[in-house]
Amino acid sequence: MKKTTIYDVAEEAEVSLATVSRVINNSNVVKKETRERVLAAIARLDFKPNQVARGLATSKSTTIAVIFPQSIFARVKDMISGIGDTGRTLDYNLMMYTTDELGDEDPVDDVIERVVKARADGVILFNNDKIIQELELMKKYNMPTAVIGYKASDEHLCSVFVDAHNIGYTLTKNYLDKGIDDIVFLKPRQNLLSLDDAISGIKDAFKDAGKKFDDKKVLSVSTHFSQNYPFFMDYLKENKPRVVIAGYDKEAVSMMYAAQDSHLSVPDDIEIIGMVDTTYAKMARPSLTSVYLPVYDMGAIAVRLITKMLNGEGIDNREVNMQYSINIRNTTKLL
Amino acid sequence: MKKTTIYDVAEEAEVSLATVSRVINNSNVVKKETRERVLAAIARLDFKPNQVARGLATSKSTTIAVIFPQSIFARVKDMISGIGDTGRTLDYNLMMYTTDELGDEDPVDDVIERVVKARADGVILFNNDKIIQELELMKKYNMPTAVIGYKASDEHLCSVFVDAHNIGYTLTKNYLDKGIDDIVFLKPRQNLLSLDDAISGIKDAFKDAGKKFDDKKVLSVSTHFSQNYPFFMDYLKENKPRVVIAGYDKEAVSMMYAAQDSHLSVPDDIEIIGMVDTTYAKMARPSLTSVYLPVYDMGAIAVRLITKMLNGEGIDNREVNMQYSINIRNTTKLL
DNA sequence: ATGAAAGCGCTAACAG
DNA sequence: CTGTTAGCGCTTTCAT
Repeated sequence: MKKTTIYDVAEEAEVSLATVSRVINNSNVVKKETRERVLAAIARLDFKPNQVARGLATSKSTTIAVIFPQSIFARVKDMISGIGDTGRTLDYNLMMYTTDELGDEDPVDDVIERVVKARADGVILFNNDKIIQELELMKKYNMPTAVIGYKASDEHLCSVFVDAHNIGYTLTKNYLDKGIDDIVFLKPRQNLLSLDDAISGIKDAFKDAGKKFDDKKVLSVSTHFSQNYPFFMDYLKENKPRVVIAGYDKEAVSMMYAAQDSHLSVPDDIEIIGMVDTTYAKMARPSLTSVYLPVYDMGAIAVRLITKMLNGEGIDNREVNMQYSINIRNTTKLL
Repeated sequence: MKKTTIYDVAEEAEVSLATVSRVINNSNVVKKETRERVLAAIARLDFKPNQVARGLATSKSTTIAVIFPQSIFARVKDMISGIGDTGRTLDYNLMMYTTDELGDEDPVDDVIERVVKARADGVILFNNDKIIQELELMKKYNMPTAVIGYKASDEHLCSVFVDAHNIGYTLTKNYLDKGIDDIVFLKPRQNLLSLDDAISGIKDAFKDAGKKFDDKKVLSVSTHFSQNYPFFMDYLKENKPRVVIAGYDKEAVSMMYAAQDSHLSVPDDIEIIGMVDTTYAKMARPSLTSVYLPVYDMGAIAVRLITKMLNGEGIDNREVNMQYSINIRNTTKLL
């Protein structure tokens, strides 16, 4: 029950294997009649060219490795769609590697070793707390790389991201202009945007207003609802921030429920803003104001950038800054 | 800047390439001293065996293809973790293929063609409305397959699923026993369990109680909150079901909000039960009673099943029935 | 215990 | 326009 090979097709079509190869690679030097004979043979034998062999011969695997922290995964559904659709369109295979919460050996080194062995043509990485280390490794193996959510570039590196500094600055300035400076930031561990940039944006807004943003107003939080809710309940006993900006919708919603259960009115006593604009934001009650990120497009563009690097196409912009927007719903009133 | 190959290592270690091959494949015939010399050379040259070449030589790609409908994706975060972790542990690469919402040619044929060309050793499929067709194709190419969420098996096919009939039956009987028979079922298009089985379970419970479950009580629904909510608001104008069982948490939550906004008390006027037990269930207010599925384990087991088939290991159970449980929260009171 | 050599299925010069 | 031939990097007999 052997797979049919290019030789079988050659024999069946009474041509040499080189001709079959030309046909399946759409070479335009093959005589129409010959091509048709070959095509017929291919159909008859249900021949599927072996990509592994092709990969060996061409030193290309037409494969892109996508490496993501599992914790980031839930929020990137649409991004995976963007990556998947674009990969399919451009005829690339996608290998999937998850990192996070492993425990054993160093996941990053281990995963990248696998990627190198698999001879992926390129790799897509997501912003995470080890991104710098990861980028260095990719550089060492000079593997064409696209990062999502972290601004960086060099000869083999492109990125697609959203200007988190600008988000932080804009939101903060809005409230400062209205005389509100009691702002708290919730910082989950991983995200699709650089939360440190968002924080520096907040700080800069304060600075421009002649004030100072206290680092204590940055709360590092888990992404587990069951852990956050009690933590926030506790927090709200001592603190009554007027505005909460969360790095991710889920924490925003937890905070909102905690606020309500602490007899704070949303948005009258406390305004809450999430980020990424997932279904959590839409389904919350009241619905959550959130910063929308074009995740599908970010995924699609990441793939496109990789393939451009692989094909040696010119890339005018190696650091693609995507537009975000703010979807105002019912947890804010002064935005 | 060529990648170092097995030849380079052989030269560096002053042995033949066959010996190097033996070392990297842990053959135990190599003399200890030689092995060490080779290992040193490998380290010195930072040699990473080319899996593509190895794949050609062995006719194995050590790759498993995972094919999922994008719409199912959001709810399987933990399942992907299970698949990813287990794949890594067993040293398999995972290729990712998304289907759904494409529009162009037939996605299933197209994707499976890619999988065959990529010479994946096996494939993981998810229950979806084209699963039968997909399984037939995999069988045609006699590609070892594991399905998640759909019960089936044959020589090259294993499955891991949850007994949806039992879920439907159990939930329904509970209410019928308490004299409640005004039950509605919300049926989203795709799911990790066979919703038709769940429905037949409901019907059987009615039958056993000497009653009949009206097909009109099955509502086919979208998974988009923005579409469901108004639909449910409308529905509740004419209908006041006492119990709503939803095939997925998101729709359950939509229905719950619609009920509240229709001045129905949850759970006093209407009880609502979701399935899969995602974060949506935990974050809803009131929190949603939901049927928990062991998704991480289902993913892990699917990978394990595939590798067992690939290694010719005996498989005692080719249709793995996973335990579900019902997490009772605040949208039910008679459960 | 190690080496030589054939072959996995395909691509890519090079001839003709 | 088509065929011949030499690899791609590795595994795997078969000798030694």
